[in-house]
Amino acid sequence: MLAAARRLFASRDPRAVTMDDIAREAGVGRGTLYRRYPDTVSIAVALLDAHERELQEKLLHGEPPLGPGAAPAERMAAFYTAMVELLDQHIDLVLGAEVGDARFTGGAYGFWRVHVRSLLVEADLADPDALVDILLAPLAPEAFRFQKETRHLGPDRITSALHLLARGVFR
Amino acid sequence: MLAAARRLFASRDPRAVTMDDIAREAGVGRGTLYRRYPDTVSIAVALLDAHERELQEKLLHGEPPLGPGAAPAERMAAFYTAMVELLDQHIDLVLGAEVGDARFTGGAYGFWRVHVRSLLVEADLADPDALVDILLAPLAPEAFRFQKETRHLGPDRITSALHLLARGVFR
DNA sequence: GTCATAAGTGGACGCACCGTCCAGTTAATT
DNA sequence: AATTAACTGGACGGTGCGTCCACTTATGAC
Repeated sequence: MLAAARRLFASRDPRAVTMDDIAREAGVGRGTLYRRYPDTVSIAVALLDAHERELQEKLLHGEPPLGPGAAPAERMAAFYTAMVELLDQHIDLVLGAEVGDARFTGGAYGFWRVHVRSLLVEADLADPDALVDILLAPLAPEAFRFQKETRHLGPDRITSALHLLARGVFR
Repeated sequence: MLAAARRLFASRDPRAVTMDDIAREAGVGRGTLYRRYPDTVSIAVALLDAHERELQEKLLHGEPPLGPGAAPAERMAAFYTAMVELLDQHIDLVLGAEVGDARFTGGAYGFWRVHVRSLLVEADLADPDALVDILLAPLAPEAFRFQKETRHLGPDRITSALHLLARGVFR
């Protein structure tokens, strides 16, 4: 069922994938699908979960500069690099998982938020609570998709620009 | 009809307002509504248009620091201030107008993009094409709404944080 | 091995919204 | 007054949603 969903998310606009589509592709009835997942968002989240946990683990206990030990500015830049990589590899799943408000209500955003906020606090910057969501905004999947698909920017250029941002904010 | 739509956008989640709702509230049939507007997005855009044009005019021919004459960093900060004000006053309309991809395909985003890009060029910063969308990302209505409604941040704090961003990027 | 109970399955159902279409009405023109 | 044009509002078919339930399959007791 998850494999069927992954195929569909990859093969067309993830936001247009319906529960019927997934059920049909998986060869099961709608009721069976609904028994396990309440909507397409939670299916995309389930598919994305492993990758997000992996990054979260590296942020908490990995090597610097992603993990603890490096200066906040370095860690922020490394975080941007890792997030762009994750977005680039799984943009279809992230688009499926973070449609509309789901981006903010899902657990992953909370994790990124706590992490970046702690970096801001460590760097002793003014009003981390206001800055944190601003620094995370460029990682919104819709924004990334626009840069990638419409503006034809590669992950490297996006990452470089984000590094400029990180360097600018973290004096 | 526009008045009815404005009432509805203001009174509930703008993304949940349907064409039937607006037609009923306006006291006309669905067909009549569709004759003038193809979807709810274009209705929200029509309501927002006047306010956006006003700001665009100020950017092009107004007094500095919003208009021409001030340093790019100053103009960027002023632009952030004005955009936060616009978002704060009309968040319901912007949410209705920029749902999903509409944010990027609508004409307004293109205008903001050209403006900010020209400031980046004037300041001689690296890769304006990559930076511009990153600097505009925090102005996405979903992000602003999250900061305002969920994080309970006032426009002043958001503006200050954005100024920090502008100052950081524009050396 | 048989039977009762539980867990699981898949499609049918009613609902909401979409976008189109058209018969009827109203206004404009000569 | 008559002809034409423009407008109106609801009916229609289509799609996706989420629930519900008759049926099948697995589990465990005797």
